[in-house]
Amino acid sequence: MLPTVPELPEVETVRRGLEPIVGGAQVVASWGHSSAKFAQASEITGVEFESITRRGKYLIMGLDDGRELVVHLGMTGQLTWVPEPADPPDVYVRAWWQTNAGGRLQLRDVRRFGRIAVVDAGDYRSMPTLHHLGPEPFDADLSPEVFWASLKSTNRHVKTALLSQRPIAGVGNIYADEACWLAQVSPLRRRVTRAQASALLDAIREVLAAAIANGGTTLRDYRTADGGQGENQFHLSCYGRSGEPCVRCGTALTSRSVDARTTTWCPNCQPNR
DNA sequence: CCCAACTCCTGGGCGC
DNA sequence: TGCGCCCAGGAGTTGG
Repeated sequence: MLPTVPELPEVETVRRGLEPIVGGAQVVASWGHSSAKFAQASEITGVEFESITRRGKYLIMGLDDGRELVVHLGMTGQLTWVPEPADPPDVYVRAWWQTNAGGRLQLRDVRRFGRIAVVDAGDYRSMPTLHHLGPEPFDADLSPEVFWASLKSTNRHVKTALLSQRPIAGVGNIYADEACWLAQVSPLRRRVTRAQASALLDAIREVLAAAIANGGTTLRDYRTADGGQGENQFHLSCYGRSGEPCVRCGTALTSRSVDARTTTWCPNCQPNR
């Protein structure tokens, strides 16, 4: 079983779960793991959480002092609301914020690929990917033309372009494979037609919306804000199914590493043209 | 500017 | 059975 890296649907599910709980909660104590990725967690004791929003895979908690707490879950990050710390302590907790609301916000992250930052609101210069993040998938201004123009501006494999977060925000390895499959576009294309770009945009929106509706994909690590599991792992058509028959045409799905990312696709209905 | 290579981490899977 | 190797992955960093 593979770890599930949280992508937009998983992060959005966490955001929705936390929104009714954290708003208005005041941080009475805080702690961050000594690594630079987490140390800033302890800088916000005394402030109040005002809001929780999301950009791509980043969670952004608005604070009442003009700053923001930005959290990226990395590969194995779990941001949950817990009534009290575990006893004995959970050694994989990398940051926590105790509140006056009868609980604490806690970041658990076994592999420490996640990170947090405390920044002046909107100042994301310390996080280059967020600073240069592409449009939200459901942004009405993101037209097929805009998306196509963005894909045309690079010579990378289309899948790699999607993972860069520049043409569109929030797509990771699972949903990139799912969207390419649904749109019948080869992940290996370096140039896509306008029709392919349009189909890909539609497919990204469809697979992300379905995954949000299913509470995200839990293969191993990902958890919702209350520690529960998602259901979208039962609705994947392509990711993780190498060797299984394509549910559209019956051809065995194939996989290989594309720019160091495991990639699965149907060689018949996603031809490289 | 673009892009590729490297880095960070550790549990789990696998080969021997 | 047990040891040890090595992979997976997003995004930051570095260097060409």
